[in-house]
Amino acid sequence: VGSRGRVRKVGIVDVAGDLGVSTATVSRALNGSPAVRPELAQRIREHAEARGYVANRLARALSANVSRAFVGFVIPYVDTPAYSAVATECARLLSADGTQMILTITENDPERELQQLKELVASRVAGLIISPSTHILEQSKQLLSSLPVVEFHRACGIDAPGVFSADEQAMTESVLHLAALGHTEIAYLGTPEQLSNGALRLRGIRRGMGLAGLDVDGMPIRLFEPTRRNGQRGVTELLASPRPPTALIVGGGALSIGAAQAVREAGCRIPDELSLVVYGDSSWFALSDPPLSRISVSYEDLARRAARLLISRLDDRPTAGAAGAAEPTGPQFVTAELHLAGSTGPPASARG
Amino acid sequence: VGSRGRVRKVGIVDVAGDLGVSTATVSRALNGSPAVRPELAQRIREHAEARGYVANRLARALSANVSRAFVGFVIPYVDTPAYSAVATECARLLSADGTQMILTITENDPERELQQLKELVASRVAGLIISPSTHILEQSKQLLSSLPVVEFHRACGIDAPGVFSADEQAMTESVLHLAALGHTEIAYLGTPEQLSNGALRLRGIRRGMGLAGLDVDGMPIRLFEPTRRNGQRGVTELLASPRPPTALIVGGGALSIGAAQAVREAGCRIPDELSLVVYGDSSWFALSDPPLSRISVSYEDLARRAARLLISRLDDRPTAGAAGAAEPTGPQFVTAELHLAGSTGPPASARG
DNA sequence: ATGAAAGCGCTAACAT
DNA sequence: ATGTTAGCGCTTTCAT
Repeated sequence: VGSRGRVRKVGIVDVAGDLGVSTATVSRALNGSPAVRPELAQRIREHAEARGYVANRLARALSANVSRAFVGFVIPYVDTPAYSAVATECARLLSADGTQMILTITENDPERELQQLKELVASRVAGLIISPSTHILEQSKQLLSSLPVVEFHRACGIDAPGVFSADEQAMTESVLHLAALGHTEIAYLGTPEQLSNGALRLRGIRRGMGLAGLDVDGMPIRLFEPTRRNGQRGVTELLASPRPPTALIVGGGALSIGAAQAVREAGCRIPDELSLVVYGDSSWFALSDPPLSRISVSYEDLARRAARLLISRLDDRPTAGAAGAAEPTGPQFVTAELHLAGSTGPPASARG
Repeated sequence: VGSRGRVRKVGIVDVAGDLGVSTATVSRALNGSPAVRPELAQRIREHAEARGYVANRLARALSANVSRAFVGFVIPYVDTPAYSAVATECARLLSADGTQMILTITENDPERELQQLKELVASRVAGLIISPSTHILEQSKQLLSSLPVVEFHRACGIDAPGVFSADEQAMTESVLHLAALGHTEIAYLGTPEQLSNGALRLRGIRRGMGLAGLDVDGMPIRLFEPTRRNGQRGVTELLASPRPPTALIVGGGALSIGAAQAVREAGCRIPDELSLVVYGDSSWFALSDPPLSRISVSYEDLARRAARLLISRLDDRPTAGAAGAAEPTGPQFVTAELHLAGSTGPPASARG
């Protein structure tokens, strides 16, 4: 605590020199090797601390040609709870593991994604947590097969474990809920089928329509990339149709925000003129007037699983070969729950 | 595009060997050194590409003992627009610069912050973009003085450039707006004065009260750490007071969400019983019923400035000494604007 | 239990 | 214009 400034450049050789031991011994002591006399190890650690020595992670990672110094975190967006909440929790867990997280945002652009993946392997990341872009390139997939990967939210058909939300059931439930209220004109606004979660949600919707004995093929459906603008657009289109729906289910967080906004702007009364079920964890869904019935997911739980999955995969492969599929860990699902609030009610026709 | 799998391990020596040139030549060619015959350079680049060579950034950074391979991005939270929006934009700009961003979340814990800063310098980050924790440790400040740093949102009194929102004026304006409507009982719920932006906002409030000729010292004030829970708590406390305010200004994004929620839960009618001004960019402020008058900031602009500031600082110091204060770049401010909506109106007394 | 020395993959003098 | 050769700071055999 005495001297000030000058924080750098104390290397392992300095510490070794000061104590008259070899760099190997210092390295061993600092890494807790049992091969070094405990008393000496102690002395070394104290001196290193005193001199403010901090090991160069780059050199360490370069030397130990495999290290968990870094992992890549690759996502399309970060400014939505579905991603920022996961990022938070992963950062926490990985940091506790002594691993740093390189954040990379693709904005759902396959080219950027590929470029970023290349640079991540160039940084010798130990592994990757990724939510792939919609139209991921073949080359990107190949890269992904060369290291430990965990997917979340979206799957891209590679041989990797993943964590997803169990949206299908929640979607089915939502349809049945609306049908039970008397709705027959139910519309769905969701994300494209190319997105694995888009496909899953749509399947849930269709199943629900079938179970409710409603016209699966005739239902109004709009599938767009998940942006707020598209949420607005979807609602605008649906409301403008000759026979507008009496109920709308939105499958996607960003879409939901835009959709809710558009419904409000259209002056459409909820739930009298339109019953609405949104998707996601936005705090304001509950604050809206009326509060919105919504499907919510525990992103913390999802993140925790993803991080643990990756960490365990890193542990598993001591020096294993490249693409080996060790244990066929199937996809994990966290529950998605339908929370009823004031935005769903019987259709106007059923009230008279 | 032909062969598959096996993406690793082609090093610069392989490329050099294949072409019968030295590693130095390959290195030069790949780094665009003018010293290499253009035709050869071209051939080298093509072959490297063909063999799927990707330079090891770790080795590169280690060798060129100063590199901009990585920068640290240190923030208290990421699941709020004030940070996620900035993260997005910084990631974009830094990535375009060929720099990877190591994301680190302090959760406003000074110890974690210090730990993370240590590990960041251990990774030889070229610089840091940071929003310091409330009670940053002295040791952390010292670390920060050893490399290029740009602060944002919060300043911690180190000698570094920073980008902040010009909250003071917006706060003053808000008070004057309410005063003009006839309010005299104006309360403020904000973040602690230890936070530089907390202090700034409070100053704006006080100045506004003074300009409006209202009782500065007597006004109800609650200063809490920025969390939603505290937002609720603040509102609960203020509404429970013997003489509850007729208007409330909230200075903080997370506080605002909690506050809005609490006001609604208290069954308090807006703006009849309480005029409300919130802070931040949450999409739902506009969607609330009534839409909330709010102070909003362009985080993209702020992020852009922060990233550019850091990049330019990295360019500046070719091999400069440690803590040198090159040019005294003062703090930059992005404008914060008061947007009026339906949540502010004359007090009940001025109507009845 | 400890030291000497050989790398890890690259860049940068210093030759030629 | 290109090749040779030291390192960068650490880990890790291989000796002792």
